[in-house]
Amino acid sequence: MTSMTAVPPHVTHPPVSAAGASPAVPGNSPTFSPLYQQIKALITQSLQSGEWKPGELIPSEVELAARFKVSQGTVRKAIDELSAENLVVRRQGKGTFVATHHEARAQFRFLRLMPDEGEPQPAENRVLDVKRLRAPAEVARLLDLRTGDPVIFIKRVQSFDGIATILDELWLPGALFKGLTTERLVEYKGPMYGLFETEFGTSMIRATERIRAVSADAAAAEALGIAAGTPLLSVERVSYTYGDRPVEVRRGLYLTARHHYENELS
Amino acid sequence: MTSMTAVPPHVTHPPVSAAGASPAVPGNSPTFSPLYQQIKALITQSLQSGEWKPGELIPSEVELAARFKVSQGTVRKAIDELSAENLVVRRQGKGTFVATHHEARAQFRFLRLMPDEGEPQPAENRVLDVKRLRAPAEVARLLDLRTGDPVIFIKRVQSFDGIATILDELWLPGALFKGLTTERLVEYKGPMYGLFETEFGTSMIRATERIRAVSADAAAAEALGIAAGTPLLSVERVSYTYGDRPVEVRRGLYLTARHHYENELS
DNA sequence: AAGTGGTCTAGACCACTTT
DNA sequence: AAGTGGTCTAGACCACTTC
Repeated sequence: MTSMTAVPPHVTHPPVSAAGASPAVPGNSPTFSPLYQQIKALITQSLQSGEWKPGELIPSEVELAARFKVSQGTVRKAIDELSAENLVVRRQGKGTFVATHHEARAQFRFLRLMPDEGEPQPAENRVLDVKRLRAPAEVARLLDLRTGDPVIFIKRVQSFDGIATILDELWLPGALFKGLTTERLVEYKGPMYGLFETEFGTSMIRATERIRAVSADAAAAEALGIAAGTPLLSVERVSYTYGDRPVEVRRGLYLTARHHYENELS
Repeated sequence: MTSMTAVPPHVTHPPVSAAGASPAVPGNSPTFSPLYQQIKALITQSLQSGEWKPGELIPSEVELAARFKVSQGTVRKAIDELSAENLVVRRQGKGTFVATHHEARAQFRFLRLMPDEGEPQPAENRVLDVKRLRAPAEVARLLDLRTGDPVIFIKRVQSFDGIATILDELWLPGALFKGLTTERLVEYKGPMYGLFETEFGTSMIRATERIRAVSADAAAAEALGIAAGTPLLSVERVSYTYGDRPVEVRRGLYLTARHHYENELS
């Protein structure tokens, strides 16, 4: 985002001032970015500001082209990238929609634990604990907060086919999830990220995970109903919303007796 | 790939027979595929056949457009997808190159184990065993062979900073890796996939991994110099070459005391 | 200066969905 | 029939690399 604001730097047909406000020398132009990237940033801003909410239809390519005074092809390329990053979903003949976690399709985007046999089953959740506390140093660092800032802590067990399989501990920035209560969490059906999205206006866009093998300690063994010492997958996740702002730290312990973590490399 | 062979189904300006050989009804046209997908398939064939080898420059977009009698934009879209799938690498001003495993850039594409502290280090390899044997049922199934078909078995340990960290077992189809000897494997510097690529003409394109937590048995403990029962990451990989043909089964045991498996979700 | 990929435009038609 | 995204074309200029 450099030159462009109202009048974008048109190039060919309309022989407007072209490169416009940039400081003459093209080779040295600092932080030049192509038009479609600027359009992409503008659309992302509208997503972030809530102008178009998850699940809603965004304006058509023709409309956006008119609004930004660029060609449809340029808008198209911007939306192509947003679609590749799963921020929006295109549907031929219908339009482009803001991505949402309220879909069967989106359920397994962030949960890579698959059953060794048979189809993925919906998880049964049991919330063990919800409390407010002050961020430990490590959590604060990951969430870009200060040590001691208020955070919400959640502990829960997820079961598949009645077998306790995942023990999760979550930390959320207190400022973003003010009204979050145990009741709300327990009564809510569907994926937790759906609740975060509709109740708190926070959309999880991407995440990074660090995976290790660990031994179940006494507490984990009890929560999952297994022997202490059983090998477990430790999955540390940091989730990000628009603008790469971290908004969730999660540590999961996965029992991989009947399940495995599945990953595609390419 | 349906209608098109010599004369592609041009659409606009040259008012040739358009949809051509397809069976009249457009809505029902069986397995229609867009032009750029057909071009992409043709380019992939040339990659697979070895017309352009890993690391080499492929013809320019203009040349390919002329060869296939389509516009440059159509070739561009085909190459865009091949680039997104890491089959080729574009370099502005230079051209488009066939992807190769002989690059620093490509080293960590298939190895997601990262040090907890500091920068990724190159691995030191120690080959423990190389032998020819008959494919066990499970390996045969994964490699799309028959049980008992000849396979090559490799066992090795990888160390980082002098610390044994990965115990690998590999199975390769014997038919594809005929001349593979212990000596060749030991003396070869650089990534194994580089050797497979240049010596045996087999390029690894993508892979799937299944990850579990396990306890080190006596053999693994000895090979890695750790206590039996230590939790290890079990990583089962199946690698594929062009046309989604499986060409490697690998089972790695990762020590995650000072390293972690890193994954991006989006 | 010439060649390559990268961006941008304008306009056409196709496939799909809804009215 | 009208609107949406999807494909295809043709031509222009830009940024980068090499000669």
